[in-house]
Amino acid sequence: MAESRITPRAQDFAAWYQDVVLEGNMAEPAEIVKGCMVIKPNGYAVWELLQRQLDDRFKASGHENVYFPLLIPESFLHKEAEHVEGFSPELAVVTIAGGEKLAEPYVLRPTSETIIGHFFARWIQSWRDLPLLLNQWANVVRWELRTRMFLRTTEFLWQEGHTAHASHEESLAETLRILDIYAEVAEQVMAMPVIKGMKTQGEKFAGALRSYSIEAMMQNGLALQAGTSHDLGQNFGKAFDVQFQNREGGRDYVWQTSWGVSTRLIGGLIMSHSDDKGLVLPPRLAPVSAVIVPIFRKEEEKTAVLAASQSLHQELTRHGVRSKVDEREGLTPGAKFFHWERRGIPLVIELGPRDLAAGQAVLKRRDTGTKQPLPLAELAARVPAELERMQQDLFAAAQARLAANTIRAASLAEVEEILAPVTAEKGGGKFVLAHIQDQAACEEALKKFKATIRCIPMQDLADGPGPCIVTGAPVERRSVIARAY
RNA sequence: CGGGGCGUAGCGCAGCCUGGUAGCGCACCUGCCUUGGGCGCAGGGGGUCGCCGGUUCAAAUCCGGCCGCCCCGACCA
Repeated sequence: MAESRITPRAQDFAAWYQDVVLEGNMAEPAEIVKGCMVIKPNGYAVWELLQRQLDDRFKASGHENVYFPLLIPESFLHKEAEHVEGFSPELAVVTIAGGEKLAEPYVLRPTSETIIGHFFARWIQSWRDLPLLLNQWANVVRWELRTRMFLRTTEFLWQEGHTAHASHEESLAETLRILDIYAEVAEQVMAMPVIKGMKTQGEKFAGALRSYSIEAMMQNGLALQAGTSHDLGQNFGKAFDVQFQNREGGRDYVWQTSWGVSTRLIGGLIMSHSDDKGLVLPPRLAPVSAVIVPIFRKEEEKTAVLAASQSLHQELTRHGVRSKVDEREGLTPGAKFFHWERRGIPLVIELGPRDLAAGQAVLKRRDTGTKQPLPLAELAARVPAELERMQQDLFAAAQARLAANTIRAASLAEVEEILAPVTAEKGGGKFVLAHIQDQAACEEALKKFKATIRCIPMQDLADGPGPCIVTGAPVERRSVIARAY
């Protein structure tokens, strides 16, 4: 169990991130499979908690889970022109199976709009079949040129929602309803503040009418697209001939949506809260939220302390706290503190002879490092509130950082001034709010400082209309411009 | 996919230039001792030197190819 040093953020943010992922027992590179990772127990446990939060909300809003094949006939991708153009470069294709060359190759799904479109066409006949609200938890494969654990890997886990509706009004409402769910989970569960917005035409999903996203700011100021929700219009309906008979007796193509969040969220979680000592997990996503470290010297102390630790553990369990006792032999308490610290455990409870004598235990918070002695009799009952406070504090801290690093700009020169001098790797990235048109030429103008329009916020974050910093044409509200992962 | 760096014990590295029986620290195992922020002492185990090929009496070391990881860029959740 070698635990090595963690590179400080200020020295090398990318190295820090990788150290935290590794030392936090979250994941490691698959090494023998290019661009892939092994998600380790701590990382997968976080994913399961996140999955559950999302899945409960999907179910509550009327969605049902399904599962479609991993393999998709290559021709399916070609049915929607923009879609194939967008995904072709990153497809992995199966050409040989069972020792025979396939008549038609299969692609490993990069996303499932096409194969789902095919089945929607079979399942949907009438307006009474709508809306059709489906979701699947799956793995997808995209042959990425550059990978980073959780943020971008060749294979990743996600959920993809696919819905079909009778009108554009309904599909748009669904798209935005999901965007709200994503934002709620990001902010309330992950403690990661996000900006909800519309993607530009240049940044939207290949094949969509409009894409919407939640954008988060990492500690180095880079933007992370944390979730997307697409209003597909009738594009896939037409490509896959998904028609239904409407109330008036006429035939119509369905209006579809698709939306997804992935294991990338875990990368965002890590880069939102962790520090130079390692991983920091918000309580709601911590697989274990309190670890009890027993401290003892003599045999009779050991017996008493372990007994007290176990009963505290049971008490915590009764109060709904995911806790455990670190009973490992041969490790000093100090070694255990460091161990759990780098794994991001929200609370460590120190319990030794001195505490027992005083009828207390010492509670230590992972984020602030503050220690607080609490009477044993009431400790377990107070832990949930302490966890909740930490959850809120993490969110507030992230929110403050987002606010402090969001700056308005009135011209391209000002955008450059804000973004150019500081390299994002050194932690100086910013969100720039500026009026800019949703046009290829405008996005092109941002390229030289490696920035993009992250989104056009759903709610005006500043001061209403103004002239485009590239063309001078009037623009309704400021967009978020930033460098992104 | 282009540029750069790296690949030697579980981890971090030295050795490579100048070919000649593979080393160090941590971790691990055993025993004793210790335990309120990474205990100590003693003994011990562990290696196809990323892979394939070439040169050579002899390759971790020289040459060629390939693979993987990291960083930067272009493409992307």
